[in-house]
Amino acid sequence: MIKPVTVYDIAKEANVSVATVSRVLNNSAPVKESTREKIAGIIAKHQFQPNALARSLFKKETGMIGIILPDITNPFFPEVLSGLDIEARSKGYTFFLCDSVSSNRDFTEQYDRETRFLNILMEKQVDGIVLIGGRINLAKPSKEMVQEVVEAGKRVPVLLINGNLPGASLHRVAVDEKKGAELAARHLVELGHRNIAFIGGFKQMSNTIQRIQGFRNVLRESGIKERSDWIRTGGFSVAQGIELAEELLQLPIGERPTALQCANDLVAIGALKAARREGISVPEQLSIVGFDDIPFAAHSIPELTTVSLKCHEVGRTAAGVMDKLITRTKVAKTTILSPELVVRESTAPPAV
Amino acid sequence: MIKPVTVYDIAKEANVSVATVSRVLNNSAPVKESTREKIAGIIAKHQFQPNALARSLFKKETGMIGIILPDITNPFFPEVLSGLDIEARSKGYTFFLCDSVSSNRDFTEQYDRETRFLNILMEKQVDGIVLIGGRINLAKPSKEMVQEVVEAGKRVPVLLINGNLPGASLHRVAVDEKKGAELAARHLVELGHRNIAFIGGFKQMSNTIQRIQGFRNVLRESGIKERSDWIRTGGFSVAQGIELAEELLQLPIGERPTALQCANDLVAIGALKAARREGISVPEQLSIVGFDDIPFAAHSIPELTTVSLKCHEVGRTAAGVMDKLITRTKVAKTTILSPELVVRESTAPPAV
DNA sequence: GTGAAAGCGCTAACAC
DNA sequence: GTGTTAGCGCTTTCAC
Repeated sequence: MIKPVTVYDIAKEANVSVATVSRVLNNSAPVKESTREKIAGIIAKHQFQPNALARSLFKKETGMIGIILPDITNPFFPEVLSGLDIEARSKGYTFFLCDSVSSNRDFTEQYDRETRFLNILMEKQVDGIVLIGGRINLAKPSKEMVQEVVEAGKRVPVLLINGNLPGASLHRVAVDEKKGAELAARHLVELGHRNIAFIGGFKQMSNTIQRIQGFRNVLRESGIKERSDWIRTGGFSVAQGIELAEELLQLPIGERPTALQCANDLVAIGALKAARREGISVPEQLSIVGFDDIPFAAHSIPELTTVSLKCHEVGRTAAGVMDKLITRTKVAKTTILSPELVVRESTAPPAV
Repeated sequence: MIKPVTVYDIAKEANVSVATVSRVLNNSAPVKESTREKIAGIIAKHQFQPNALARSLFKKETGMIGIILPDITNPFFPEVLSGLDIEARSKGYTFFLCDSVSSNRDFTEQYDRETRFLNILMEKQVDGIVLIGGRINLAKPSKEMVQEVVEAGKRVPVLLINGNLPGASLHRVAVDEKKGAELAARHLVELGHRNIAFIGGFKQMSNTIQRIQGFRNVLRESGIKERSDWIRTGGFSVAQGIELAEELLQLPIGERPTALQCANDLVAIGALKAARREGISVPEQLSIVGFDDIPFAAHSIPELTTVSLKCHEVGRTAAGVMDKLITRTKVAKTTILSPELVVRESTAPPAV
């Protein structure tokens, strides 16, 4: 590795002081054109790159935004990340990515990792931290889990995406999930379904609770009797979707649901697979609605009717809010976006 | 925001010098048990977090690995990222993510962004840079594109994943793509197909060239006549897959391919959709093979036969190599992994 | 076992 | 317009 060049080296070679070098580097004060050119030439010649560590140490800003998410492999996250990135990049920020996923799907381990990441990010002096997924989706996070984030929030701007921490009063950007679930359920009801089940998610998570709440609201207002055994949680993965759907679809034809509302698109894709395995055609014999609208929702066969969480827009919005937080511009504490029903091919009126 | 606590604050409160505080922070020298405890107590009380910027400035290491990739939204990348992350994390590294995607699919813009990211990462003093996708997949990158990376490589360890830069002689971890394509083609030939087309990819990219090369090798050795109009490139997306497949599938039944080898899984999924649109059943009337083995390959209907690029393993391996590079341990310049054919449901003997 | 002091590479007063 | 200098917060010789 080559020995790094510093402002001093440049200054010496140009017969000027480091201050002048710094001035041309940052355009922070007028410099005589001829010396500026000389310095610029030397900088270019050595391909000099100022040490951002030193600069940040002094300026107390790094231009880095830390982001803690639970699993980059879940397509939902890259989608919002991408929105965040595009918007934040235009404002000069770069990203510090922390994936708290645990190899063995152990939540405790995941939350521990979140804590560690929170600390690492603060030590690295990021300008802001955004949290998405993980503990902020817990309906009843422990006191410490909340406290840690609150403490972090005292030192650096913290923004929560699609989640919350009861009693923490942090800035948030979120999509109204209950409303999203209502959209989905209402669509099913309007198609004529009366035997609808909800599958997927984790019942200890607030996102799941809200989605189920929306679902039940619509059933109730439609005068459909509730069946607690038709609300089955267990996970957000395709594998879980297959399993949960199978349980329901193996019931005799008259006694099984004619429509499945899923906690997310992954589960819906699992349901699609389960239906196929059972020889049930979608949407003719079974309607399926997803949630999130990840890209693959449009690519499955049949294409998934789903609720768009506008991942990209959420990301962009979050980046905007974060920037305001960092620059101490006034922003609303909570920004709620509206979900949207996307009707594609996986839903139809029930078979008669 | 709270005023940050420094080692000086801790030192003063403990009536010791900053040196001692630093010693307990890093366990870098023996400290009397009683004073250690006192200091630890004060640190805990203030939730003191040492400023990593200052530390790194001195130590000349940041524990950060920069990663430049072309589009986090393409599921292939999160997959290898995840492998990288898990492995690198266990060694104490964290990630700096740079997504060079351009909103308008403009490659020039993308390469420019790569250049900018390369510089940003060096300024931030990352311990290493890994490049995946983008310019390193170009068959004929410009002199400058190569030179920039070579220059970076003189200042900080650079690792290329699944690509190369002619004449650059950088460390690489890659999967043998030509062999992968041969695996796929051979599978099709062994099933009895003689009318096979290749779709997808960009013909200016080395990964595409290699995949086509492997494909043609097998056709040739199987005595199948080549049809240059049955090799169609144009992109790596689902949309492109649909388009390219449509063109071929609209040919009259005797004159169209009985099997499609795709440049990647996304294109294969597009092909699946095109087939369905044309009322052609897969695999009965048309076999389709993908490439990469992204998670969704196993989730499509029918499940995709594909070539596994072992994304996760590639990531883990890369993390290992990067660590060695950083710690100046000897490592092979090139690590080649073997792809694997994964036979699922989208391939079958041709209809008679 | 502990402290004083130098220095990592940069920026920004403050002088001139 | 330009130079001098004092930090930013940390680690680490080198004394004691």
